[in-house]
Amino acid sequence: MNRRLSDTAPNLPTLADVARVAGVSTATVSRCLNSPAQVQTATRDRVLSAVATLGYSPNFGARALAARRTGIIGAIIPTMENAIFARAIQAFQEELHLSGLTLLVASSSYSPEIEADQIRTLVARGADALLLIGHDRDPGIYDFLAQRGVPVLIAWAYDPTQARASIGFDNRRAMAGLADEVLRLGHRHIGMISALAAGNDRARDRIAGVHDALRGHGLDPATLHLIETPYSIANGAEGMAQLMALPTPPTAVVCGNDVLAVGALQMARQLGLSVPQDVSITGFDDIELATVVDPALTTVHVPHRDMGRAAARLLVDMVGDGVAPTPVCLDTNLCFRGTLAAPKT
Amino acid sequence: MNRRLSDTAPNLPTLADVARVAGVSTATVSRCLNSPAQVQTATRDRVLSAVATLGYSPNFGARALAARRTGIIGAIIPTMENAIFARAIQAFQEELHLSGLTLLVASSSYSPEIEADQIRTLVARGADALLLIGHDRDPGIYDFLAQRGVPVLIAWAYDPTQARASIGFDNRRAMAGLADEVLRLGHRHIGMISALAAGNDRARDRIAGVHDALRGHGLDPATLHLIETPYSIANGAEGMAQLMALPTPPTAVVCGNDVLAVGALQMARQLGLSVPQDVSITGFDDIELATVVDPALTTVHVPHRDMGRAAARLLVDMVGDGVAPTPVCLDTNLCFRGTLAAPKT
DNA sequence: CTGAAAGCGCTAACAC
DNA sequence: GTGTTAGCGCTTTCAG
Repeated sequence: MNRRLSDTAPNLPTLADVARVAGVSTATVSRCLNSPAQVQTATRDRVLSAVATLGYSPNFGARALAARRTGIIGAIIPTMENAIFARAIQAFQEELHLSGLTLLVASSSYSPEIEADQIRTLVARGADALLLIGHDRDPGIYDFLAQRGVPVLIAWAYDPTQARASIGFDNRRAMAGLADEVLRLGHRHIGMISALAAGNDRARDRIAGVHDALRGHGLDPATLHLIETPYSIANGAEGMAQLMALPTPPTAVVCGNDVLAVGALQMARQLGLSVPQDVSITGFDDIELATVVDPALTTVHVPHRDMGRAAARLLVDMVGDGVAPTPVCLDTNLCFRGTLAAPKT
Repeated sequence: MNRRLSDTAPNLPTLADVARVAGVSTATVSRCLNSPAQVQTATRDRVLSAVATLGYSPNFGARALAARRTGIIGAIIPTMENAIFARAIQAFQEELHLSGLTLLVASSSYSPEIEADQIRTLVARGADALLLIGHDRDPGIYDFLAQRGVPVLIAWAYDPTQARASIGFDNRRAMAGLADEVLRLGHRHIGMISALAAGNDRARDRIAGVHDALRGHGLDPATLHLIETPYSIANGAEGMAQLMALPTPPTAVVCGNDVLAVGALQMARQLGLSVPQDVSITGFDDIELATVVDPALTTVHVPHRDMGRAAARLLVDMVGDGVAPTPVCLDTNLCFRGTLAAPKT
């Protein structure tokens, strides 16, 4: 029993209608809406009451066409399905809202092709600027964006060698700091479960960080037993199973992120290993999950909310004055919780 | 050391440019882009190569203005910060993408005022249709949407008494089913930790479900010790602490969702209570969190992905033919895991 | 401070 | 199958 939603296209009031009712020109109505200060109070009141009585609200397409901007900021994140990005994006959106901008989010499922497609879609949907995660992508994409005059801000990565507006943290240094603690406790057989490194500079930097720490302790980075796997709890568990099946299993497993670490933790439990007595496990990100598991995860805290908020402010400036800010680097810090201890002797 | 992003506004090619280069009219170019089948292959190739050489892509505002639609579908969810909505929204977006539509998401932080504001924003941003969670909101909002001719689909709730397009599940029956199992095991002192019921029909329905089950077992619904609290792990823990401090603490705590249940679980552990020996705990939603905790949560599985996908298909039809579908009810099912057992005798 | 009017770039009748 | 053309509703000079 379906019914028509509307029998006729709704005939909404236009600027001209408001102008007629208020007895002014359309230009004046437009000004009342966009820069009220330029209009005399009396006139403005008349116009605003006309707006109210007619239930007028501006047509988006017309406004976008004439003003040559939409007030829409696009963001493409690898996935919406976990808290890592959700938190930052939520803060990003709240902050954009304060400046009257709207967020248009898409997710790439960690696929460069899908991401490229989404970028084109967002630009086609009128995004005034874009937030992207990490620097790593086909240069053609940056050319495209530059040609279309769409400002881009890169988040989640700090890399001063990339001459692009960015806000993030030093993935490599942060992970090196954590791995250093692991080594300092006496671990010598280290395993690592990382997200897929291809097209993911954050993952690569975190791996490089572990290598750095190994070198710092006079160990050969090649001894790191590295497993790369897609992003999910199940994959973390799978990776852990592989590591533990090694002839000499690692005494500590450093994970590229908390989700993989939680999977590893689950597998350890399933294998009858106690953490951290039998094996230590560390994460990265410090999402809610990290404190929900038992024992709670030792991990690297990333200021997601701050990054989201700051990203919004940078982007607002970029669309405003067309100026590219210098790269911003946020601090991370280590969270020592229950999953890391010295190896059994 | 800031630099200009662009020295001049980019002067992008227009339809007319493409038409000139290809030696056809703008109408033909438009057709090539929108309904290629209507154009002869030879002409089309010529046009498409002109598009490619010029690097043309359509102006969003102009298109929206002329076509009177944007291809943008808005969705407002209570929060992006947890998996409940993220999963469904991800599926929703993927499915919309197949129809060439783009998702514009906003979140209301469970606040009716923010939601109303977001609805206006999304409509102002040109959303062709809206996905909203639950029926419960100021009728003025529905009037506004009807006046603007914006179709709405309600998700997460099935309520045939509401004459609105919707897709969801029977929150009340599902929760009654779970509570019935709890009672069947012999529990007689039941506590409940629910999300705030004001403006949240899903929460109210779940409470009603517990009441139903109580009645079904000849018990007075008034004996249910109910705690309402905002949505977070910490709040779940807090609620649990309150329940356990009661003169006769409940032997089973039914939670309105998995997030609250995980908080309750955490608090139980902290209070030195073992679950389910000392107290049983149940959740609702079956998000990833539910299987990560130990013991894993007994909960109600909701087909989030299916709901998201199906919602997208319904909405595509609604914007396509302007027809309102009849309400759709999806099945939920109980997941018995480790947190529910008979009470100690 | 306000008005007139010229587009903005595209779509969709309609005509051929 | 393709071209002509009239808007779509707003913003923004430019005059006054």
